[in-house]
Amino acid sequence: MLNERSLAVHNDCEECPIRHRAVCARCETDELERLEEIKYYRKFEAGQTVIWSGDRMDFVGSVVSGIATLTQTMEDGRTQMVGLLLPSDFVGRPGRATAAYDVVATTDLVMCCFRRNPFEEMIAHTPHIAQRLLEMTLDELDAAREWMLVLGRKTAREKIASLLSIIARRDATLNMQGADGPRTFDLPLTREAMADYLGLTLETVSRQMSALKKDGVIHLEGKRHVTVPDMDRLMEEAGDDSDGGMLV
Amino acid sequence: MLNERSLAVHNDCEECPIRHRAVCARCETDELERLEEIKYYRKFEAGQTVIWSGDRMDFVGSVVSGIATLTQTMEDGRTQMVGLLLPSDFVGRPGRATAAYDVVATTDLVMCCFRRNPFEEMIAHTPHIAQRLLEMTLDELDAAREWMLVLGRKTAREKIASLLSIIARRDATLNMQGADGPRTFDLPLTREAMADYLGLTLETVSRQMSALKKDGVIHLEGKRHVTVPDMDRLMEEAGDDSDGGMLV
DNA sequence: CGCGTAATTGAGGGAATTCAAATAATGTGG
DNA sequence: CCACATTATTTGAATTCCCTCAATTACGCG
Repeated sequence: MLNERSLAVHNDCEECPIRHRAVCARCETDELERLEEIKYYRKFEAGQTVIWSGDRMDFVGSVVSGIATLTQTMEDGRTQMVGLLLPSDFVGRPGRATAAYDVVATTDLVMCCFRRNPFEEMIAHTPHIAQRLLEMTLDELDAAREWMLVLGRKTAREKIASLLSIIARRDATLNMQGADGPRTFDLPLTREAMADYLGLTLETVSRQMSALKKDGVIHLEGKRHVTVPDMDRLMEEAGDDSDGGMLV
Repeated sequence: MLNERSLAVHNDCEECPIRHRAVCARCETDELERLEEIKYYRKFEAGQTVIWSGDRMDFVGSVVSGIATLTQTMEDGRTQMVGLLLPSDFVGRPGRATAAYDVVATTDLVMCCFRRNPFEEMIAHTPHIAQRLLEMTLDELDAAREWMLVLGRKTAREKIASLLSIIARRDATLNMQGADGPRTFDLPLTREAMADYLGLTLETVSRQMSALKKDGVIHLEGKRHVTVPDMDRLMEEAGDDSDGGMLV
């Protein structure tokens, strides 16, 4: 296993792949310089736990690359994913010393972390950071509320279609695919993680994936590689407006 | 029906009942004075719609008194409540001109509204407001995530118990009842609204209310007046830790 | 190639829904 | 103040969708 110090793939914020989407997006050069003083990189392997709910948390940070999940667990083991953390997403809450959720790396993960106390100092004195963090938090709140509709009111088939369409759309944004035509992507989640996201069992997820495949809504190569021949069709299956029902 | 102008029950922020909990909580006197220039009160009767999803929204604001709901609706009519707005809660999103959800007054409602553009100006130049709004948004995000666990993983009985315990706890905060001993409160929601909150049908809500009553977890006088003889018992029924599992 | 993990598929059961009807609460006009 | 209409709630019966338990198949890796 590699030493953590050697894992800082880049140190210069200006060249950071999430420079313009993360919490630092609005920062000027001098503000970035101050951030660089309190930042450090951490790398996790797929499956590793970043932090356990209830543990002391002395940092906040951004996902630089890879995917992590935010989950809540009941005493009897029932698990609900409450967030999917993608590159540029923010982890942790200023003003809170304890993690409220389990954070687990789903793929290999690189995080840009800031020591919590100095970061809170910076928030108080750097409006650019506070404003960006507010904007990101409002976006997350919208996403959470969108997900409440999925969890509370959609059928298993619609839930799967909803998840697939979210992943497909995000992937299109990242890889700048055209708006129409078939889309192809790799599922970053196991069937079990999908189930935890959707409030289903992994068996139901598997069955509905098979059903969507049988009905030609998706094609599967292997278990994880998905092709969506017709995004509108998938959106219909998700129970969404064909116009996307986008908030922004 | 009364004229809206006559409904401003109070104009002075210093005497406002939500002065220390709303978005203006951290404001100094001079900041309040500027807020007073762009604020106006609006009153709604129980059942009235404050704004429809998709409509243009030229204001943001705080609930001063009464209760409102935030709901999302699918084309076929399935409805999911995504927020319950209590006194001091914030409505609207800075930077967004269109309402993302339906907002409906559940009881008679008084709102303190700010014209959106001047308010956005103020956010940019008044850190006290931006910081408070960030804090409130983070709290709402936590509440939404807590609710995702309820929606995704809890049984109907647990869902009802969860809702009752939330309302009971909030009521205790407002009315400063002791932490232990029986608690009494009025349900501010119809069975249908409860169902929309919990992702259930109103029949299931009714059945589970009856079951909790039969089992002595709650007592009912009329349909809306609830007594909880033992809060710990209710929390157990909700599937929560008896220590409350509180985040803050 | 064999082992462990991930995923699929099947059968049966159960929790919540749907459809339907009865009852209680609330409001309205005479 | 009461008969009536309307809405809210409860309760029942049948159905359905998803879960649980169980067995099998595919995949990835030493």
